[in-house]
Amino acid sequence: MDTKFSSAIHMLILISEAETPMSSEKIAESVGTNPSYIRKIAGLLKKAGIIESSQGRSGFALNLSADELTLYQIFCAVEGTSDIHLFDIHRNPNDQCVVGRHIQPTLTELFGELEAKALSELKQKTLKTCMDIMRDRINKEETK
Amino acid sequence: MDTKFSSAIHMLILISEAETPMSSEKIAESVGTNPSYIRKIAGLLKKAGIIESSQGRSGFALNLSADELTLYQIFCAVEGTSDIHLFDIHRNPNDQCVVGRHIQPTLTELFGELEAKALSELKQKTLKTCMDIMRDRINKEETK
DNA sequence: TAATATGTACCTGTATCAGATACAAATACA
DNA sequence: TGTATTTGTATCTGATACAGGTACATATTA
Repeated sequence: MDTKFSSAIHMLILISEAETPMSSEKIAESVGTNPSYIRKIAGLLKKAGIIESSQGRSGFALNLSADELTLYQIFCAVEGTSDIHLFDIHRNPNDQCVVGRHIQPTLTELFGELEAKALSELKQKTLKTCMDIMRDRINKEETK
Repeated sequence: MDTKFSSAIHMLILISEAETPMSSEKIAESVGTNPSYIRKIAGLLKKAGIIESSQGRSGFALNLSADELTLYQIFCAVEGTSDIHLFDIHRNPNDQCVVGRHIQPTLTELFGELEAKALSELKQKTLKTCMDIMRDRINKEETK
């Protein structure tokens, strides 16, 4: 199970909302994991130019505003690929068989269409989209 | 890595195209796996009413025509769920924190929209869609 | 009755991922 | 200047998921 993407979104919301610097330890506490894991994800986000930080100095800073940062960028940063890979394809089909020889490219093409659509959805949604949904939920909770 | 879905599609194409009964052993040879695994998938497809078979009698038969059988049905049969589950969500966010308390439902809602679209795509594509793509590729290969 | 095939249970090997520890490098602050 | 703090990074471990594989009961065919 790969939860880097959801952890990264959680982390970025914290960074974006917090007024005082959030250390990897405080972030880990909210995400429910350990500081090392947070720093691992931070490294990926930093490499992609999404956040800024420096050794010894507490906290992380967003390089983009929340409505400029797409979920697509976050996804690519933490997964290290621009492929969503919706479904895995079995690895050893038999080349001696017509179906076996063509199944991989056929499914790659077919699944690729779906994946492209999912990617374009991710490009249209931003960190702000996410924060807005959350804010609505928080408001609903409060008015109960 | 879960390749039951792609293996199932491969298997169903073989069953659909073959003129003589395909045993689990022959199917396994083309898919590149072992007969037991094929029979495991066959069991799931059978339980979903997609194929028919009987103990001792060689081969499997489709209960629907290739253009009636959607990829959605195949997916649900082998995965045992109608959730596509595009992205995993981290498990232990901290309830004491506002963000931690709302991150899971927020992401479930957000990802759910993407997943619903992917599902509706799968509902529109059938086994025949898949076979058509493959046939095109085979034709191209032959005219080279 | 023998051979063959499906149905199913069970164990194993491998890959992946988060959890965790450790420590170097840089900064902040007294 | 020196100590505490924090990021950055490597490495190991534990848990989990999945396909590979064996075994055998059950049903059919000839």
